[in-house]
Amino acid sequence: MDRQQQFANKLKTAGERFSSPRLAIFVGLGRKGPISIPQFVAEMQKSAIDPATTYRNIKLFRQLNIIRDIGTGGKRMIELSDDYDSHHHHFWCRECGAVIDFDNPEIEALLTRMAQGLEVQIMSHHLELSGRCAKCRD
Amino acid sequence: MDRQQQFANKLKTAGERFSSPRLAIFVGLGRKGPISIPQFVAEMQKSAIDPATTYRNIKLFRQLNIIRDIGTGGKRMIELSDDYDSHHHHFWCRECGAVIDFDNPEIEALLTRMAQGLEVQIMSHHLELSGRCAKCRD
DNA sequence: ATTTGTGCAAAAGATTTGCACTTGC
DNA sequence: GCAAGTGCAAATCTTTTGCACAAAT
Repeated sequence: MDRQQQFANKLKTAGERFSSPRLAIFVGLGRKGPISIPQFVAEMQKSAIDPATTYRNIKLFRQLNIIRDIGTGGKRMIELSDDYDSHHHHFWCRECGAVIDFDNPEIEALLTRMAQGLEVQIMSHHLELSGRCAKCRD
Repeated sequence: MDRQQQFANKLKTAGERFSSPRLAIFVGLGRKGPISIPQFVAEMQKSAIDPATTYRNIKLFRQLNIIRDIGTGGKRMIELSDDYDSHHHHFWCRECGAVIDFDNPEIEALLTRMAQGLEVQIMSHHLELSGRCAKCRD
């Protein structure tokens, strides 16, 4: 099932309406990777989507788990959740601010194993590394 | 070396001054665990510390790696960094919002091992889990 | 037809800045 | 004494809200 279809279904299932601003916001998120909220709001405004609408839908999408928040380096960012993008983690460079996506099967395996037999039920995980990227390392 | 001494040294080494608002902010952070910035600003204001001062020092402390930001559940929060508090990760309950600290030696071992031989230099890591806590799980 | 979503404008909240004064070194 | 930090007030930026209209089911 393609992403947009999946998105449309999610809204329907949740009893929410499908609208063209909502689609535009969803598509915009897919294009942008991690982006700060104000930046994204400005971006959407270029496509004639009102800030109020963007804010309202960011909140809705968060509830529906369509997006997730990441906190890379003191900056709050949003991106599509694992349901709409491949699962990954983030490395962030303290010098230049670059953000690098990564994934590692060993980590996934360990976390899956760890999740067994816990009192809490784990629904998602996100690992954030920081340091210096290859370039800034010297 | 006790925490406050370590804090004082850090400021000195960085060529920054030690002042009583700075100490109060540092101590306040230690008392509060993860807290949102506006909440913390309000908290400090009760101790007669101006919002501008609190904001300026949050920024400074972030640069000096005295605090770190965590993004628990779409809420930006701050807490003392590992240098001033024991290293730990976070689980956050999507239902009730509770935040639980945890640590796991296997994860640490894996990450340490993984950090060897990467092109990037890893300076810190933070794992954030979310799901449902024991109570909300039913 | 009814209910929900959107845009606009205004309000509220969070954060930053300029400047005179105080404090740390 | 000099440079850096603080408080206050104002400015700016971000986010939320009320309401009339438009769009979705």
